[in-house]
Amino acid sequence: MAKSNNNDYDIGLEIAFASSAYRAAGLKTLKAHGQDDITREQYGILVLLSLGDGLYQTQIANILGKDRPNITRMIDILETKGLIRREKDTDNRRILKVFLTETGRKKAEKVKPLKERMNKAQCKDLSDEDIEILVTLLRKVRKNIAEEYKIEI
Amino acid sequence: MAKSNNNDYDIGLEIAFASSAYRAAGLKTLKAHGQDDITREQYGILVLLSLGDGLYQTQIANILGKDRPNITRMIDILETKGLIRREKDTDNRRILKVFLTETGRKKAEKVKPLKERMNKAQCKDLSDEDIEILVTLLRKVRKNIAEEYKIEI
DNA sequence: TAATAATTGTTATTATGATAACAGTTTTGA
DNA sequence: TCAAAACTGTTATCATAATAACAATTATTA
Repeated sequence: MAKSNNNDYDIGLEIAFASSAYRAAGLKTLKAHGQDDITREQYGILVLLSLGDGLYQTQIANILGKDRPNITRMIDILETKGLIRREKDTDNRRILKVFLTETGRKKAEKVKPLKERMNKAQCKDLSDEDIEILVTLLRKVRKNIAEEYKIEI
Repeated sequence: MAKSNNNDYDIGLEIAFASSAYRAAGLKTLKAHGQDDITREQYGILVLLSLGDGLYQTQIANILGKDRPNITRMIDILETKGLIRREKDTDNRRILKVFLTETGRKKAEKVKPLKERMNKAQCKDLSDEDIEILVTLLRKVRKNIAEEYKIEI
């Protein structure tokens, strides 16, 4: 039963399912380690800031692929929780730079090994070559979609 | 600059980005074709029903990988819009079977070519073999995550 | 220089995602 | 048989996703 053509697969659906499972695992492992006082998305911001502090909100939005209104709200929550702080830029008064507090930095450090374990588990029976191929193909389909539909990536 | 190990890539992130681009393209093409009076997720339900009518809500939830409360809410909206109807099962009074109305069926038919075009665009420079490999690897990482974190898939 | 456009962050609204708790119904098992 | 467990759908709550509109500020350019 040879495959006649590409239409036998819905690649978008395959990617969505893989993404969904990864997401569910992230939620579960955060909860399992008592780290669900903040959410997966909020951790994304903390981890990003732990790599490079002092970003402004639009930069965070672009890097994480989220809208500015959502970043505003999440930063609000994180600020309320004392994990980040905003600081006005002196040169450009439109800009608010975002920094981790010490509490926030510790929080980010806690979640990193959980994420590393997830990555390892996900690739456990894949060779380095498999991984190279998977990443290459994922980036290709992403580029194709982005070009065809003029999506910013 | 040879790669030392798997840790050079964040596969979860690669998948999430690909998924996000596909999602954004879906939203954009629905809007471009004047089909944004209902959402991408709501279309998912219509298309599923167009393949096999009379599913009950838990089945829809399982197939689409969504929670039952969300399905309840979306079915409410689709019912209000006259695109689906609920029907009580005579054998098991807990069950509500869901059917497309004629309007709903037409709506589902409209979106199908848009989705097919997206799939074609996404794979435009991939060989049939590439696609086979991509699907195989995606299913592997999904299975790995699901097993390690005991996620239902 | 002054009008115009673009940028940054905010507020508001609708829909979806995840979770907990619930009522009604059916199945299971002592 | 009958009490306990499981199933189906619902309601409620909080967080995120997507979009539109807005004020304040900065950059552009006529």
